[in-house]
Amino acid sequence: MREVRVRFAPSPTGFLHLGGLRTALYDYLFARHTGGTFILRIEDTDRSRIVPGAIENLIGSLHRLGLDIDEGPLTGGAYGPYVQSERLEIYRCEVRRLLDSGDAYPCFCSPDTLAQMRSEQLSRGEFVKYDRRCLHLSREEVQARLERGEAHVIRLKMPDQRRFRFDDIIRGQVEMNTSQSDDQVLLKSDGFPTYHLAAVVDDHYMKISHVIRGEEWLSSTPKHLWLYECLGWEPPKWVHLPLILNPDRSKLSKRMNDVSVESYLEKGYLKEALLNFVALLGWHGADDREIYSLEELCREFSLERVNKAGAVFDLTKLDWMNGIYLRKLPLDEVIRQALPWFEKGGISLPDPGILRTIVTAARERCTLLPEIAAYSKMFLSPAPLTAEEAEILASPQSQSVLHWYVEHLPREGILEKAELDALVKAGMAELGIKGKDYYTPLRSALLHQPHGPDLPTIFAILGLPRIHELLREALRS
RNA sequence: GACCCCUUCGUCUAUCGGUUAGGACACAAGAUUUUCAUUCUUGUAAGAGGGGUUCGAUUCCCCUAGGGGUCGCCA
Repeated sequence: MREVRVRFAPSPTGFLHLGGLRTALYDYLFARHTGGTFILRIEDTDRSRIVPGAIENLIGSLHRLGLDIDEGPLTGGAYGPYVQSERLEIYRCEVRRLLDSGDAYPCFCSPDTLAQMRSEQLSRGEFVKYDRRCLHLSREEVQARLERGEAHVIRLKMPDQRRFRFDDIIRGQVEMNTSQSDDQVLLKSDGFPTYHLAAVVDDHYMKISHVIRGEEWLSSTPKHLWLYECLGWEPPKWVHLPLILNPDRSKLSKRMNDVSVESYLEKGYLKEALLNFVALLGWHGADDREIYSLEELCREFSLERVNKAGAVFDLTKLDWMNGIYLRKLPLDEVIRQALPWFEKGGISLPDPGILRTIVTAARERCTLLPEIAAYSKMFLSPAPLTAEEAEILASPQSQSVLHWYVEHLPREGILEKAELDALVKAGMAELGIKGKDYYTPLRSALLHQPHGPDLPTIFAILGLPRIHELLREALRS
């Protein structure tokens, strides 16, 4: 097999979305698994849809997720440029060849003419395709109109009645006949190529070995195959990925889902979880494992194990997986990724040791990064007591527990866990109160809420002076 | 409408002719726990339908049905 070279080829029309991420990830994994090259190519041939800053954004997202690009617009490489709008000469040159061989022809039909033709075909219940009226123009007329500078496009002349057969690594052998194939526009009237021309030309010159793309491209593969044939090139291996679906099984769309990768990161999903989850949307290893690091995915990924059927994007499982990673990742890494949410929440950070203790407790109970910051709040700036909480604290039983602690708890210093345990037990025995009745008042006084971590953790976080402060407050109220 | 792709628990999936059809999420029940959570155990739940091929089909073939994709001077 020739050297593996794969490209992720988004158009700069917005943010990286989940479908794009999955394609990019499979490209990346396949390249890394085989020791091949991962290329980024920007397909900006539709000037009307270009979004300023989208290229930088796309690259930024891939970088944030750790999908390192081997060749691309910013990275460079031996087969550049990697932005299609900078390759116009190359496309025009190939179009010249197609024109010369008679495999392509100029078409002077205006968009209005075409629209009218389509609606007529539609109303007659016919198959909608270009009727080739410009193919039959005389050579002299074509020449004259060209010289007059008349607006035109270049169309690929598809063969009538021809069966295309190709192997797809995921789907096996696929057969299509071209009797329905339209004479695809290759070069638009503004001189820019369409996707079909640009992709084929670039894939050839960039020596792409495997075209990995979404299933929506499957039905235009015969056009691409024909183009390879006309140009005298050897086509790459085809890999059409199953679609990612909305809950109603239609193609994933922003109408029904949040599809932007950036927005998941902003919601506080960990990149590790996002990557792991997206990898499993259509691929599964040979065993029952579900949790994979990027390195492990690189090691185990194979295109042969990619599924054929589309996969519904299930947020519930992503949430579960994010929780797993919150607990699994090194503590410092979780803290690093959680830090921005402390800032956003206006929560001032305690000293690093305390922060570690807080996050250790928080990660057990949270799903998303911002929840960690929210959870920390009860230690750092507790909410005011609710009426309900106040009522619990006001009961004689609660008051006696709090009193006992004010009297028996050292004012400062650090309590060893064993000392604290002994103290807690002593209080329980002396007061004759245990279980919920004993712990709840303490938690309410110290955290202003009934739920939270165990007492030793709370004590370690708050420290004795602060605890005394809170206890006295609770006694007063 | 035409062409093409797809079809195992609600969801993501394993199975490459012989399994009590396995795992994960979710859900339910229970255990652990001072609370919340974590963790653990258990349970509910699937081969679209019909024909073949075969000693034997979830697995191979055909048909039907359902779902999806594509049919732009968008990618």
